Amino acid sequence: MKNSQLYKGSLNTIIMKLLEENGKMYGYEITQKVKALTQGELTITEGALYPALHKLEAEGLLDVEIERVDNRLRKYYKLTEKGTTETVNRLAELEDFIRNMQSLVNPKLAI
Amino acid sequence: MKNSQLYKGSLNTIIMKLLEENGKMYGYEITQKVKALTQGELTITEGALYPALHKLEAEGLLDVEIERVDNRLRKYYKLTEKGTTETVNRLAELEDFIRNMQSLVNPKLAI
DNA sequence: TGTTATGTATAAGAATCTTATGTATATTTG
DNA sequence: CAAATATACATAAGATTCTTATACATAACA
Repeated sequence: MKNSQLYKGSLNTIIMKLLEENGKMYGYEITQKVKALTQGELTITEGALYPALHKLEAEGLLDVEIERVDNRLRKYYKLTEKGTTETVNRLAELEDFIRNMQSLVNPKLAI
Repeated sequence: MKNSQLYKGSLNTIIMKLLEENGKMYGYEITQKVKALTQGELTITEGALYPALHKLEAEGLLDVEIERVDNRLRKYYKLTEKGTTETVNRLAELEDFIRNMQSLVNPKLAI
């Protein structure tokens, strides 16, 4: 197991933030982008990614748009309006989370 | 639901760090300490805490010592030698995790 | 021609958590 | 004084999220 348990629960936030930043992305692209941005430290598996994308879509946070490129299927996802709003909340939660974790593991440096 | 999904997977690290810092603690004390350190933002539920403590003990990372105070039971937990070593690893993982998340959500500020 | 890269998908099981419930004593409050 | 709250532990059912394995298909590369 390459990734620590700490990443549990953070996948949705990662996906939404990347979509907010890049407009639209497809699944495979997300896995590559995450790998690149973390210098290979974080690997998103398909078994985690695709169900997560489907769920976000079902919740109305993502829209999907199918394209065929080089005779291969791509499903581009982008944030809906609701998704964009929710992304702001998730990122605020992430900041709170990081701040709280720092309060716990390094009380002296915490804000 | 008060806590976001982001905390999933971080409970073990929190417990171990608190024990490293405070020598020995009992379950209820941990819940109160976490609440205090995070200004009430993070609440550890018993349903999560006690199974986690039992598992860490079963893995040989914690030792337990029962005391009776005011005619009430307390189970004090402390890190074993193995647990102390593992805590160093977990905290390093936490730092990596936070750094990676910052690379993802704020590439410009990341190290 | 076989392996790797690209691209999506699901199913079984593991791990972690929430919610609800149970037991018991001490303290505070109305 | 009685009721509510605080202290203290515990587990069981179910939800959620993930890992691992497998499946299918095309393109590129060696």
